[in-house]
Amino acid sequence: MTLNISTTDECGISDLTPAALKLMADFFKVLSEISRLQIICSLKHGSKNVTEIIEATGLGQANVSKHLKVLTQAGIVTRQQQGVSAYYQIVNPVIFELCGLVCNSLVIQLEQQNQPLQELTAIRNSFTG
Amino acid sequence: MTLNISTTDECGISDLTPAALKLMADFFKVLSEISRLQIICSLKHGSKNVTEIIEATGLGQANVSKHLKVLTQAGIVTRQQQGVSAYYQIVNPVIFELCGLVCNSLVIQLEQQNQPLQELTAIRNSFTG
DNA sequence: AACAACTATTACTCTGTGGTAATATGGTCA
DNA sequence: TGACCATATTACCACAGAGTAATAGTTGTT
Repeated sequence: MTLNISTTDECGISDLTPAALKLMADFFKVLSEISRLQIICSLKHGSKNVTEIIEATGLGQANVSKHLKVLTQAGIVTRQQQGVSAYYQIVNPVIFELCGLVCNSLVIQLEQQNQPLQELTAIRNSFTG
Repeated sequence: MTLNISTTDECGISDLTPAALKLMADFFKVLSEISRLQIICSLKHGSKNVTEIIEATGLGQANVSKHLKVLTQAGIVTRQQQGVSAYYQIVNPVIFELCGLVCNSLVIQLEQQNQPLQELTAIRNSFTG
């Protein structure tokens, strides 16, 4: 996928209200927990019900349920009831591009520090293919 | 700027160690605070010293100093001493692409909910031009 | 209806961290 | 050296949120 993003900018920080910045910060906050990233990754290949997510991540049931509520309220996943199960799926795959972008930055950053990065290269590949 | 990011994926969540996920989560955590986003925005057009950042953001001195330490340790900004002042600048402008990407997602999301988004459109413009 | 399976909620503890006042450090100039 | 400015650090409080056990609610089955 190709993204066209310019870096030119006519507006200043003074144009940005605290409310608008809070929306951005809150979004990043949702992605700032390992458990939620695990859940997001587990939904990379399609929807899963809660039990499947629990198995894929190894997290506790109540914990997963709480994180799924956060992800749902953030508009990152949607919930669909099917019989006795609740299936969750990623709303906008752009979330994976985001993670890939971050992984790229981290890989470059660690390369410049001559640090081992096998793990991070693996995670980047898992996001960006 | 053009980014080429594929969404194909051969790896699974099982390939991602907790340590690798923690790197990602920690990076997002740095961006999950309004104050730090304010500081990042204030450095959009070039380097600033601490006093200038304080004026631009309206934050307290000790607070700014603490956030700058976090941003520096995260590799997002660098510090350069000039006389009695310390000048900070963004290391990798890709951070603004990241913010722009998030803003786009949030704008689309709010549009689908028919919510007012003037503020967010403004913030998006400030990141993506 | 009674039971079983799945998911959500509640109540609680504990850790992490943002903001701030006070203080320390370091560079500059008279 | 001493005074002054800019920045960093420390100690503290307050609050948010992650994890968990227990419980409640909901759907399907016999």
